[in-house]
Amino acid sequence: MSKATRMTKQKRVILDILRSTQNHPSADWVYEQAKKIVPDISLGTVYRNLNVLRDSGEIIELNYGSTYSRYDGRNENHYHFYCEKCSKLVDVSIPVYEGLDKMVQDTTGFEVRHHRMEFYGLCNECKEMKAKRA
Amino acid sequence: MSKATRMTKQKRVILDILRSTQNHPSADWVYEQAKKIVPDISLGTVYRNLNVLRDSGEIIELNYGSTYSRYDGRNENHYHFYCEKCSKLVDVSIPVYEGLDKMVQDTTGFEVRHHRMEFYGLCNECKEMKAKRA
DNA sequence: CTAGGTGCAAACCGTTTGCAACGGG
DNA sequence: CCCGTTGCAAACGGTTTGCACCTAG
Repeated sequence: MSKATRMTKQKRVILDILRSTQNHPSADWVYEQAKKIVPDISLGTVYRNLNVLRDSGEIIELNYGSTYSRYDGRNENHYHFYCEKCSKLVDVSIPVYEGLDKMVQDTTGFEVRHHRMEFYGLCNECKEMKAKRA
Repeated sequence: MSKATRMTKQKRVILDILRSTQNHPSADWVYEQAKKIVPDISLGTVYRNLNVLRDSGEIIELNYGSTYSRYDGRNENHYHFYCEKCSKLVDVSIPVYEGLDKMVQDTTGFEVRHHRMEFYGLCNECKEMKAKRA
């Protein structure tokens, strides 16, 4: 049924890059890194593979708070913090409330599969800069 | 300090449209509605006003789960459900956990101002269609 | 072998913006 | 009046896609 999928060196490299960074990089950043290993890789290929990996659940696409998507190599659910000043995006290590899905499912009748939560504000660096300026 | 702002009839109409719908429309939908009242309004003006209203906190921009933004005329925090099949976006009426902001603030040290939560899955219509198909 | 993947570059499309005219306060 | 706002249309920028070639299995 589902289409066969090949492990090309491009896809391998892209996945490795995402798995080995704590950041939540843009497609373009991944492209720049990937070029160091596969010099003639194209940006289109990076996008295609990011979509394939996202569809197969191996990575998460984070597409809020900005005009472009960021990607996260972890695929277990977790929450994020987005700095409204410098656009930094970091993982938040509070437990994921799995029970929320069930609660919303019971409230709405919808089939709830997962949820996302993002916190917004100022990271430490931007908080300090603001304090200094005052 | 902050720039003076004028209440033009375009802005008035856009805000009225958003306040009087339960949907979470795209800029284009707002534009189509606004044209019925101000026939020569331009799409650029709709975008400009949506940004102004968002910046002043009168509406919320919802920019996840799709390639384009949706807008919400309510400005008190609340959660959303996004149907992964038909892209419908609806309000979820479970209480907002204000305490989470403080918890994350204490955990991370960041200045947490607000958070967002979205649930993903299938709405009733798409759930039934899936059941029928099986 | 062969069908899925790739590089390239053009197309796409939601959103932004430069500019001259307009109009709210 | 003055300057923020508008209509128009072109530009922008991140992402997608058509095509001919390539390569993993």
